[in-house]
Amino acid sequence: MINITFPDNSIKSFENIPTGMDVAKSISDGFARNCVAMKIDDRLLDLNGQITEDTAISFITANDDEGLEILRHSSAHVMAEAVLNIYAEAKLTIGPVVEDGFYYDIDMEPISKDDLGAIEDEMKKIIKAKNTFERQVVSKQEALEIFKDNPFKLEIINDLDEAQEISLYQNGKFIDLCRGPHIPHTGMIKGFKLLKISGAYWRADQTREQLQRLYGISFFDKKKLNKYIHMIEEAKKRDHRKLGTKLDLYSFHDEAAGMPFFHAKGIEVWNTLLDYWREEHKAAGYVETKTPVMLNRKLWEQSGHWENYRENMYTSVIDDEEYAIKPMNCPGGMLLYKTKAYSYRDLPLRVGEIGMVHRHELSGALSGLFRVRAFHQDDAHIFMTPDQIESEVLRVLILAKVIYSRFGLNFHLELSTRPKKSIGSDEQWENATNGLKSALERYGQKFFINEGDGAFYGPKIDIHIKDALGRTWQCGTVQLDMSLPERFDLTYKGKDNEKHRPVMIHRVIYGSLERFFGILVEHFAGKFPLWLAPVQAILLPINQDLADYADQLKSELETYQIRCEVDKRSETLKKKIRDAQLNYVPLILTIGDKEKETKTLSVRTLDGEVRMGIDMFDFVAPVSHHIKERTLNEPIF
RNA sequence: GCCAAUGUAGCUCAGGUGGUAGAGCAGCUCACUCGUAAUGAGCAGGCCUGCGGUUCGAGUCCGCACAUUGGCUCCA
Repeated sequence: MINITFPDNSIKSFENIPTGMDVAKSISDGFARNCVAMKIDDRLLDLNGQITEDTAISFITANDDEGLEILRHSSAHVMAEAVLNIYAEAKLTIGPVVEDGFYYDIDMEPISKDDLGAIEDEMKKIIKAKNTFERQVVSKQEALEIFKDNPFKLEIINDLDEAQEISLYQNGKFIDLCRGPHIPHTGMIKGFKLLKISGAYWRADQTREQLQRLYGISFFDKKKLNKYIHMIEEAKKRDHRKLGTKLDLYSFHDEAAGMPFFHAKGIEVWNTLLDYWREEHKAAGYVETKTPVMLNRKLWEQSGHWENYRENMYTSVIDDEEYAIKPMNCPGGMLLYKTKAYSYRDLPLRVGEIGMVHRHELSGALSGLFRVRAFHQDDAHIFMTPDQIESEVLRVLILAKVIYSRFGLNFHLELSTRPKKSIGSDEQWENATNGLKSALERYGQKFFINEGDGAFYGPKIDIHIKDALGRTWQCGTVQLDMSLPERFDLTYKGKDNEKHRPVMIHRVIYGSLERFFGILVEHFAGKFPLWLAPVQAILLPINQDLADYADQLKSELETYQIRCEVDKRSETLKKKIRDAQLNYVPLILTIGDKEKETKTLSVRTLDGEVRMGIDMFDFVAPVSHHIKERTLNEPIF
């Protein structure tokens, strides 16, 4: 008799030793069909595994993230089998699940994207066969014998911990070394696609064998796959590098790799972002400062950057003195702090800086506005007493929430704790980490903890925003720093008339303005909300005689701080409208004789709606309101 | 930085096997003066990324450099 306890604490007894599948079926056949694996003692196991003693059990279903991972891992096996069916000489290495799908690194002749179709067809056959995945435990000797023709697998087996059980998985005729677990049978892979091929090295070591890495993705149902494919295509269309060129926002030049050039229209958006930032920060009690871009080596030695960050820094020699262009704003901020003597009454002190920093990122890592070498951080350093950590961090989280919401961006939070290599005492770390944690708890949104992922100088909270396509981006971060106040000997006078060391946090919300800009372009697909649009209204005179009148209107609208343009080309109205629509100008004003005579406006919005006979006041009032209130998608008229 | 692919007009792209460049859009000119997503005709626009090499001859072949793009942590 075996007693099984379910997550709801109900207990079911089985006469004979059941498999996980038996237990799942005892709930219902429908449930069992949806089950992928089971969890016992926090270990994921195959459903066809037997349960030989009384235990608590939970099931992983197709609806769980873990279930999807298992499916994708199994998909990697199916892909590997398909490759072997076609390329008999190929040798498998490893095939893990990654954030967006799975891959398998295979030692084989290079293939091209055109070859993926044949592999997909082969995979379909395997999936249709609904082959079950069978686990088998073998001795090291047996394993070495089975994989004697595959040097990679032999290396893996020999590297395994002696105590570790060696398991094989077989589906159909295909056997692979694998820890598992796997889905019950290949038929559960309802939607899959092979995405790309790239080169990779065995053990990520350039001196080792060059392998072919085949990427794929799979889902429990076809609809999700289609949705995913649609998302990828949509992301391609929204690529901020293409839109930046099309909308005349920014450009990149060989003469300054990784250092974007912003055009007039791009700067309109840029400045609007900054105006908004300044407004919110001022309201939140920040002051703004500015420190130099290039500073003497001595400062970088004092801050520790010379020692820890030098390979990423641009340096120069001037009058026999060594200088570095700042990769971070903090050391300059430290000098600012030291220009005054502070009392505990001055704290917390919230000091902002839109600082331009340069970091020599690897050439291969550069990508549009997302990964650059020169960028602006919306930095701020907050100096406080140790007992202010919680409330200050909370204030930053609330500020972040306010700002991201303005763009329609949701986010999630991650707390990273003390890494192995770190400075500071246990007590300092505990106080700091608890401060961040209780701020997060008071903030009230659930958060993830990445143990040991903090910086060597302190714990941090990362803020990951989610864009319109559901992609996440780490933008904001709140980092507590125990190093710099020490290195720069920052102090404040306490109530006790003694010197104390302030606690400092670095924080950014946009992160990199360049990157945030790029994210917004893709988030809005180039269609900025009215308040952000580089050109908010375009005037289209129907014929040349009306051009002067259009200019006059433009001047008038500009007095209301509405960004306008006039399209004076001798083109048809249709053509001008088309171009304005393609440039995503939110307000398109056609100017004909009727409008001139009646002193009204005809407004076309991007949805194609046209409203005629609007008085200037009835246009300016709502438009100004939406610009001022920075509304997102609300209809203007 | 490493691997691979790519680099032709402002933009998007054509240019088998080597014989000194082509389209569409944008621009300019002219005509048209138009009522809600492309009016027509013409003109102009290129050290084919750069530097070397092979060749009688290189956008095309080779090497190097630069840049762009995609990969390069995820463990059996």
